[in-house]
Amino acid sequence: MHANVKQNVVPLITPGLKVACSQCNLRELCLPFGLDDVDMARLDNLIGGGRKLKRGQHLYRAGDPFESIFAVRSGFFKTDVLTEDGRDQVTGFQMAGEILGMDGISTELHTCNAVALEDSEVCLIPFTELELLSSEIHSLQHHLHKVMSREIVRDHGVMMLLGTMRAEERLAAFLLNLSQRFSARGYSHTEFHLRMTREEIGSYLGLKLETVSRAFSRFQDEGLISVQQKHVRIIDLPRIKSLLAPPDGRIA
Amino acid sequence: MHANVKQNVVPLITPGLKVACSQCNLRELCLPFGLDDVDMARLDNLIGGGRKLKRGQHLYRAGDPFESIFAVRSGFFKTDVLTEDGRDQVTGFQMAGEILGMDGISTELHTCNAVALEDSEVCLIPFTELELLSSEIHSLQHHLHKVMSREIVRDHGVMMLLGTMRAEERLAAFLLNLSQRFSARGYSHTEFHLRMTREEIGSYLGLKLETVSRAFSRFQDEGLISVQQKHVRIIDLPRIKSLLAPPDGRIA
DNA sequence: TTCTCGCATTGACACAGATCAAAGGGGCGC
DNA sequence: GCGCCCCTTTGATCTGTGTCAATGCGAGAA
Repeated sequence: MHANVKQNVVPLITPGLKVACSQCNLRELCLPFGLDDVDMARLDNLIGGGRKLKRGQHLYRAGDPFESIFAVRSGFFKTDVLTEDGRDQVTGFQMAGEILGMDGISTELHTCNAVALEDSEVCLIPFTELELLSSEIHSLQHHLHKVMSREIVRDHGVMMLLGTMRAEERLAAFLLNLSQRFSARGYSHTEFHLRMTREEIGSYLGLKLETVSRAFSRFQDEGLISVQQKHVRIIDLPRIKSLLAPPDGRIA
Repeated sequence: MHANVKQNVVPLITPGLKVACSQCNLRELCLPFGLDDVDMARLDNLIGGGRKLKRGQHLYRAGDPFESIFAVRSGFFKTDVLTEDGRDQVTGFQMAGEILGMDGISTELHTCNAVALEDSEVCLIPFTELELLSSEIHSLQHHLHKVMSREIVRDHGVMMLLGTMRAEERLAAFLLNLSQRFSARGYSHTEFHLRMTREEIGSYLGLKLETVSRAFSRFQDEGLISVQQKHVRIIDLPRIKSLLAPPDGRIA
């Protein structure tokens, strides 16, 4: 919180950190997806470098001028929006291979905050240059559109969650989502470390932290998970999935 | 390319309906924004035609193959997602000049339903061809990205609404949003006809229809609006705006 | 190591909004 | 133009989650 940052606005770029897309084990999840070697080299060429962030550090803040999007190389982020009247809504959690910052394209200003929840590294992708290159490489252009579209679809899922689900359903959906994403990155899908606090989970799920905590405890009591602070182990995945069916079992 | 299968899911295109972008009074709101005459003619050229929909008709359904995005020429739409377990969430209401269908880019399938809430007309914009053209016209490419980004930002706003606001705040935000959008289209910002039911408003706002109805009544009792069925007149806009500040008046 | 502060857990109670129920009223199809 | 049915309104009650409060645990700092 009281980070003794020398410059807290200007991104500190670490050119030495740069890793070629072609050497990156995330390339199948990230922007280079589907590019051949030649085109990947061209993408490599425009990536401005990397940036390391300590836990708690902001990658960008609402109001910052938009210049780049970011690919998470390692670590874990949250994005949140806050209104002038003090409301705070976590809009997402991002892990390796996911893209951050697309909210800034529309107004040339970032509209949310992105904060590292653990020590993290990102790749900077200057957006103007990305547009230029994507007009030359059709598969890159199309993949960029898919990434943006996926973000829209993801947001619709969150709206569904916030609009229609009860507290335990929300938490179940959240855990299943994390499980699936960790799994896609080669980590265990039954055991993982939460990088965010109960309050941040609550903000994301539209619940108060106490409600989140109670739901965790209830899940543990029922033998669905074992949870100790931020460590979670999924015990009964099928039954967690079944929580997402409505209580009366009605079908569409 | 034209493996034309005739079944009832195929959009019925009405070529005669086509209106040139350059002649369209929505061009400043819509995709052609910022294009010069020559480029606008090229965009005109790819727009496949128009389609008319009757009230209640689907423009597309979840699962339909994605081929085009749509620009609303006239009328009013809702989009909604429904899960196999019967949940239904309205994700947005779209009016003239707004773009529909970008959810389908990521999987090549539409992920939500789009329904006309009154007799409406749309322009079909074949997406593959739009990508091709946008790689040649930089301002078109950039504007498309802005439109997609704006959708992401809008969704964040809805997440904020669903995650942090109380019923009357949600309705106030909804009315202000409609007011602003009608106003941007040259209609009165204080008097308009709601095209959707209380249930659809409720689904969008994460509330039950009775709660929406009660909130309307309360607003009327307090002299903020006058409402009779679907007709709404904004009486005290400043006080409606002030509802969006939190009750305790705390500041960030 | 020990201290400390932020984070998490748990309980008691309050309340906003959901649910259940009933009665018009108006728009749309015929 | 008429009639039906869906939409809307309003009331009474229930309940899930918020709020307030107190205690406890553990990670990180010195």
